[in-house]
Amino acid sequence: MNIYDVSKKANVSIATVSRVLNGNPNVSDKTRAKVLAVMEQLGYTPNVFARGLGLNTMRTIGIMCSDSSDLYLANAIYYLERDLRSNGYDAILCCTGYELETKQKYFDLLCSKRVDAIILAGSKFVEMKPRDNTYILDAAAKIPIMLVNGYLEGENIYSTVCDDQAAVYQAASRLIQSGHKKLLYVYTSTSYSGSNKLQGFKNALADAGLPLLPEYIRQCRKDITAAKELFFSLKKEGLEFDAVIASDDSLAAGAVKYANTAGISIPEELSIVGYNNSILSLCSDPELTSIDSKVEALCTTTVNTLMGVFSGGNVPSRTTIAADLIKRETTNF
Amino acid sequence: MNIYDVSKKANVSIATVSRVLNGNPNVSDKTRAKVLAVMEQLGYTPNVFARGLGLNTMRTIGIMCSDSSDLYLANAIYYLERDLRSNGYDAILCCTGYELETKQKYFDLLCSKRVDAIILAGSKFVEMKPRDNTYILDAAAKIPIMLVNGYLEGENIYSTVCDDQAAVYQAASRLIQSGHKKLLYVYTSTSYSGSNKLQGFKNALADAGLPLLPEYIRQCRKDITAAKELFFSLKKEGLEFDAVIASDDSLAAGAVKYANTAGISIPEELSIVGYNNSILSLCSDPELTSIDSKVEALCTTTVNTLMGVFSGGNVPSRTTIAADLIKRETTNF
DNA sequence: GCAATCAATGTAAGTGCTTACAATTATTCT
DNA sequence: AGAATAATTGTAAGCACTTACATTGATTGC
Repeated sequence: MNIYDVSKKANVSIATVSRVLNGNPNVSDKTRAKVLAVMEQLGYTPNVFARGLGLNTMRTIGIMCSDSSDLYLANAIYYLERDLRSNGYDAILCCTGYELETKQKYFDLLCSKRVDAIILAGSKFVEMKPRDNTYILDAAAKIPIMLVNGYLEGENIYSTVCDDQAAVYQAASRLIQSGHKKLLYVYTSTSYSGSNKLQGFKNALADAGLPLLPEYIRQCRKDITAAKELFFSLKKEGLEFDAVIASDDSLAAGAVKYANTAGISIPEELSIVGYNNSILSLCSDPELTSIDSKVEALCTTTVNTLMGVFSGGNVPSRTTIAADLIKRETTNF
Repeated sequence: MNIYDVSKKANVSIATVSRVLNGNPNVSDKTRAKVLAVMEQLGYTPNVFARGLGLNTMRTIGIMCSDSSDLYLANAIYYLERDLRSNGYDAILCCTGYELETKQKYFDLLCSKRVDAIILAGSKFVEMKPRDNTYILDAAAKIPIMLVNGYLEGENIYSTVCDDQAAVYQAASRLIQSGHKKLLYVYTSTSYSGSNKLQGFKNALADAGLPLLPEYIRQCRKDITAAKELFFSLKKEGLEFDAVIASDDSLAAGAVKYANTAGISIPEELSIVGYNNSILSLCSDPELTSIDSKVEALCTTTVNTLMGVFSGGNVPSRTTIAADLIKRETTNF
């Protein structure tokens, strides 16, 4: 069953069938209707390979993420796929893990699959050393590269980022305004968004005239139990803190567990602000005040931008979206 | 840059180049090395479209799930993609939502994309009414259909399921053995695995000679807060229960929150068993005893089975994997 | 009424690969 | 050495589509 069968049955040439297939306007309404009817009758589906060969596109976008089971990324994937599909594109998923080498390998793989663009979901793709990003720049020479919550400068590279810095600044400022003096900042990684968040924290302290003490900035892996233990050990080493801002809800959830088992009341004795407004913020008890990083808006904007790129429009290479501070039970502002 | 460029530069025919590309053994080591060297030198990548046209396969598998941001499915997607990729296959993701019509539409779409198989992740794809599954059976006439944690009988349809019934049976029996008399079962949906879980619960009660009271079997949507409220309202209507078995961790997490705020001690006064061993079981305080439904094993088996189907092996149409009962703080057995 | 224009359709040459079959070269056997 | 056989390699015909260009037929202007 191919285009010849249709053309024969409809008494037209294959070119006409192809035109109908591609919505070419140079077909009379009568023949178009006839061809469509035959296609329907025969249950004809065009062969995507032959089509791809001719058009050199498969209407498929590669989505790369480090780990689709991460709460944040799982959401991003959902929204990206949804919005791509509503624009008539498929999504090939590629979970790369965290090794630079693997990322590069999968990048090549997606390129060789002739995807029409690659979306990098999450801030884990832009490396510190510029030369480690050359593989992205190289790919951008062929197809558009879209960063969701990451930023890289370059031709044919487009970023949509959340204003993490402003969000953390706001959260920290509010905590300071409501009387907190010893803010502890815990973070998981130093990616693009990670360093922005930290900068927001530092700026808030500076603007409020509070000292910036290195022991109040701590790293911890993204793990509730590990975070809980970290807080206990900080307590043990005598560090006093009346508020915690975490770069991820899992760390904030650890803080809640720490306070609950240590008999510290939330938010009276300890205020906690999480990040990402994930399911963990609702599972924690009390529920976490958390910064919503607007995944859906980020993804929708990314896809819209990409469609703009495809249609040759003049498109901003960077879009910033404001985060939302979701007030729940772990703060009293 | 195509196969002709390579053949010219290597002084061989395109057929030989193609043979090298496809690992055909009928090429002398010398020419193989020469061709590979030229490919490397030219940075040649075969065109997947042309390849697909000839081979009629793209080495791509469609993964369908209702919602990739669901904790369980996010994990499944991760493992499926990983294992497919390690077998040289790409994964096209398709989040269908819960409408039957949408599922059918996306099914057709994936088929028309000429994927080599479709994996249905999660038990939401097999409908109650057999005629609503005909679209799956139709697709199975063309390509293998793999069900992860769902079961449907049919030619070219393969299922990998978790023994949910045995798992719930075991959990309920242990609770009964350790002195519980009033077990409450809460569930979210009546899918294939949903009804198996419930059956396990019923069997455990029956085998222990406990009465099966309908008010002890309740439905609730997959939402921590909704679950918490459900327990409060049950309490209010006077229902007494000393143990809760939930078909999902989110419901169990709701039970924990209920008990914490109602001042009911866990597990002394109330034991709780969750399902899926998700991040919620670690976020809850106390941590949830939960049934691990072995997503990774399920996914790996599914992919292995699929590879078996591709290689024409004789493959079981149904594989069952045992669940694990992970003991944590919400039970004392 | 006839040339000029335009719309609709058809022809045929790609697109880059696979593979059956033919041709060539190398190896073995007598 | 020469025939028979085996191992390589090449030729050419698909695969199912797109599209530039050619052709046909209809419409318009004068």
